[in-house]
Amino acid sequence: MGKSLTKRSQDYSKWYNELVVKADLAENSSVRGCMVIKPYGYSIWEKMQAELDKKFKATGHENAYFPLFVPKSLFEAEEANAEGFAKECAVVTHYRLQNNPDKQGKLQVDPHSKLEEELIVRPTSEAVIWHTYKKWIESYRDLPIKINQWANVVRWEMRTRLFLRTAEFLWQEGHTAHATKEEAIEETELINNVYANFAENFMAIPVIKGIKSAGETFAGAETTYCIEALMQDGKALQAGTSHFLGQNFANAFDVKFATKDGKLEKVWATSWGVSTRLMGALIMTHSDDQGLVLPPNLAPHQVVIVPIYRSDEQREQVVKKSKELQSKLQAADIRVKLDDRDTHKPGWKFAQYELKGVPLRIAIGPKDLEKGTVELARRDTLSKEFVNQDDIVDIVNNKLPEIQSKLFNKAKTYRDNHITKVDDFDEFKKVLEDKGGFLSAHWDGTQETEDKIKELTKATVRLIPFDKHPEDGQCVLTGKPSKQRVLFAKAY
RNA sequence: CGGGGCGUGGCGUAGCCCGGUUAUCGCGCCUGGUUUGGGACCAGGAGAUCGCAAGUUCGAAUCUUGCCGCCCCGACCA
Repeated sequence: MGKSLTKRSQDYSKWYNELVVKADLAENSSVRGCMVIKPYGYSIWEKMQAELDKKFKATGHENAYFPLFVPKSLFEAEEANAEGFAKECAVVTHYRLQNNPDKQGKLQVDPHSKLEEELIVRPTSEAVIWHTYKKWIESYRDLPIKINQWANVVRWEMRTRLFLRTAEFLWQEGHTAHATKEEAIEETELINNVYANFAENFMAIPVIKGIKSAGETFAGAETTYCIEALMQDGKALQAGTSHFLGQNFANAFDVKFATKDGKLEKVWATSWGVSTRLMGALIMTHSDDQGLVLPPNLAPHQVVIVPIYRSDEQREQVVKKSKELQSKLQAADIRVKLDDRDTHKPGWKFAQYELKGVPLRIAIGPKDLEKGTVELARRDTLSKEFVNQDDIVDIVNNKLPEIQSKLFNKAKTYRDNHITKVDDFDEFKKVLEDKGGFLSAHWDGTQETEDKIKELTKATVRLIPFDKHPEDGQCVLTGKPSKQRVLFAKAY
């Protein structure tokens, strides 16, 4: 990760515009705070979907789909949840347009088409889903329900940021119903682990698991489990959340079930989600000044073949060989693209695929045909070597996992080097300012202290990690007793 | 919603303060030729209601007012 990038990334939107837009991933649409996901970007999302879907199904979940519109009366049923989202809702109030009598060819809202009850464009689907679950749940035999949906949601944020906080985003949201508290907590933890596993092993993004402070807990949840990642500029990013909802939604929507011994009990719930924000995390974790760097597991194309030639005759031979190599690699389940377009030169293609982050590039020209070699270049290290054509499948098969783990290790080293233990508030401020990253510090556990620290430093409690051994200490701000260190950081 | 900045071919921009022929330059695009192992070169060409609307003026990209949009900072948030 180049120095210039890190410096520049203080202005992150610029980083995005340069890298992401240039990298052909997405561009701002004219819709406020929304993004167009271009085909290349979408194919990355599809890879993520496929992998997550596999993991969800392997843990007993099914996909379903619920409506986009939430009648206001349903939306407001769970008060904490409704209040938490109230300030960022798009609301449908009318259902028809008409010609504007004052302006030829222009339309206006038909005032007679006002809806009796407003519809909220879902910012999340708990309300609709729990309204539905009530009808599905009568007995313990109906439980558990473990459903996931792939959907778009709308949150009318005051300020948007490409990928990290768009007004509309794509995500998956899981909603489960359980007979016991233990089972629901188990589910919440299971998903938290699924997310961590996915981020680390598939996206090569190291994350820390933990739970949120009360102030950062999801509106309507008892406990929010999260995975938290660190970006190259030293700011933290919430990468996925899994909520234990307790019986809050069962209360709000009156969802009860008959137990084996004939009693009536309220259902326990969870919800969890990850979004296209993860693509932002991907970019901000691995990219460098040449553009995107994609982990092989995720890359739409793991290998690109660029033929090099002068004459038509050479072209024919080189492309023929390229196609042979392509077939061989495809037969070994490697995602490979052959770019034999005659409309762009090799140098242009090299730069282009670096921008797109393709992990491996094979260049093959007349000299290689003579020697039986190809030039193999790595995106992560930008190094090149000549290898034997006959060995190409084995070599690629070795390199891809090597690149995958190298990317993860590089990011993890960076992350680990940016977790700093601090016990003094002046030091807290200094480290936050000079170095950034996570600050491991004692906290007295109160909302007031968290707010105060945020006010003074802009850092918040990112999470209370699981893997910390309890350790007695004193709150970094108030000096009050504390049982455990928590991680603070400036966050997106 | 407050504070600051900005809207000019597909992209990035000059011109605006101090109004005056045909709106500048680079990238990209098209045609022809030479090229092709790291973003080619030469020649020619196409492409802009200067964010929208109203006003001032003989004349507006330039001045005035209103509106819209974008970016940054803050409050809010995944």
